[in-house]
Amino acid sequence: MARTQRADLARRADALLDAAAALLLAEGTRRIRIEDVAARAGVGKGTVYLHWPNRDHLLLAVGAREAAAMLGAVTAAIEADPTECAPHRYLRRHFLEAVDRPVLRRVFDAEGADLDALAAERARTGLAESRLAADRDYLDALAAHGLLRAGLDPSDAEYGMQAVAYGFFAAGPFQAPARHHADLLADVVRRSFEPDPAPPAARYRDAAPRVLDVFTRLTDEFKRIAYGRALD
Amino acid sequence: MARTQRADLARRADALLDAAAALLLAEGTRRIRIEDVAARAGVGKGTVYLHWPNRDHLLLAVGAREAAAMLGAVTAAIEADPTECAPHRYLRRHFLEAVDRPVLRRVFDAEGADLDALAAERARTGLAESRLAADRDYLDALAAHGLLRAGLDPSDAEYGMQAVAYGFFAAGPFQAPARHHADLLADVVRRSFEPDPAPPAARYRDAAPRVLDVFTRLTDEFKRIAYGRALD
DNA sequence: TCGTGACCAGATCTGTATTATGGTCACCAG
DNA sequence: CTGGTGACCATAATACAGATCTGGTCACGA
Repeated sequence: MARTQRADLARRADALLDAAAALLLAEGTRRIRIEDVAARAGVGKGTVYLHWPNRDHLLLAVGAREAAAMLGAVTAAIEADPTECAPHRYLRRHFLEAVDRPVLRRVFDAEGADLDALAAERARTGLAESRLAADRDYLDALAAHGLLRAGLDPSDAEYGMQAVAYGFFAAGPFQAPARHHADLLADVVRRSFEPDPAPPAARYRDAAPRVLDVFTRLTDEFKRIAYGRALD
Repeated sequence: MARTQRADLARRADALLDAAAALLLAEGTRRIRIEDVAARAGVGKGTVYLHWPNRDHLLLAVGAREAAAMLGAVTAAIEADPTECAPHRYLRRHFLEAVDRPVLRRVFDAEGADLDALAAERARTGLAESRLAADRDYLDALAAHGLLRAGLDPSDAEYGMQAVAYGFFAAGPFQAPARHHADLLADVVRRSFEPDPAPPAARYRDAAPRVLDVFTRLTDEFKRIAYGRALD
């Protein structure tokens, strides 16, 4: 084979991740065999290990790619409309994006149940830390531009938004359509953590670049985990 | 033995529940043996079955008694000060009461992990339904007295408060003292679900009797499960 | 140079022997 | 006669050995 291009590697990584995701949804997390993933992607088993160091990383990569796509959607929305970086808009979109990504649910569910090992994995915890750091940066950026409720301690905002978002996410779509719950979540977040007379759009425009920077970096980190050696 | 009094039965039930709770905290849920519980309470094994029909009910009873105590504390607080029935005050206290009741945590944790059977148990689901119904009644009572934010759909209030409370509960005390998180929870609830100029105290006084009725009934139901045949 | 699949060690599964425990009830103390 | 008990039994949990499967490696070939 001629000198392999980076694009080829990325394409093959995608094929493998597609295969893994399909199997993930069809069978449980547990039942996925590396050999099947490789076969479904039309390559040999050894090839999988050219991309990711082991099975857990592959599974993590499936989730990471999905998460990156989700973050990408959020980022794009902010680029298109800076007011989208307000917590209530951001979390609303985040919620909706998460809801119709069944693969994500599976991977995260699996973490607790099947793969205690994965939870402890360095790559996994690193990612979690990055996500936390990004959240903090995001809130700092907002605070710097007066986009958080006056008198609200930033670490309280962080904890509170985390807890609220988690609660809505865990409660899940229950009878009512997801959009409705997303709106409810947005309402709670706006009332609890944002300034009462909504800030002028200009302030969101000012804050957007830094926010975009934060999310772009985070997205890149997820992509790095997702595509493994294909991005080295 | 002379004709057994109801108070004696209740005392013995308490002794057994104490023993079970102690073992629950010492060992896991799994390791609890009926025989040990009986021995620790100084009675024979068969006696346990005079109180509860089986092992799962006994474990459920441990949690139910704790929950009843927690609800009792909440109820007492409302009796002492009717404004305590405002959602943010109620949930704040509920949160604090729940936090320093390690037994409750254990029992509820165990439900998912160890005892799938228990989750399906009739007594268990019945209790869950009662709790839900009580929540609904509680919110209805508040709505009837204009103690919910105008324009807020009651079922949205229910879902939202549930999600928010769950989020804070699941997030758990993290570094900061529990009281601080409880205050944060209260703040979120108040801003999201209650009228903006706080209603006059008189309205809480009006609503309190019905609220107390709801919680008292629920407490009784928990007690019935907790003490089993001792209350027949 | 890159990809492969036969190969191996260790994880996982299966079937079985053994032990432990929930739940019952004949019996007994008061 | 009533209420409590603990020996007893069926069945569930556990332990273990052997068989099977699968993650991960690497010598080899395209």
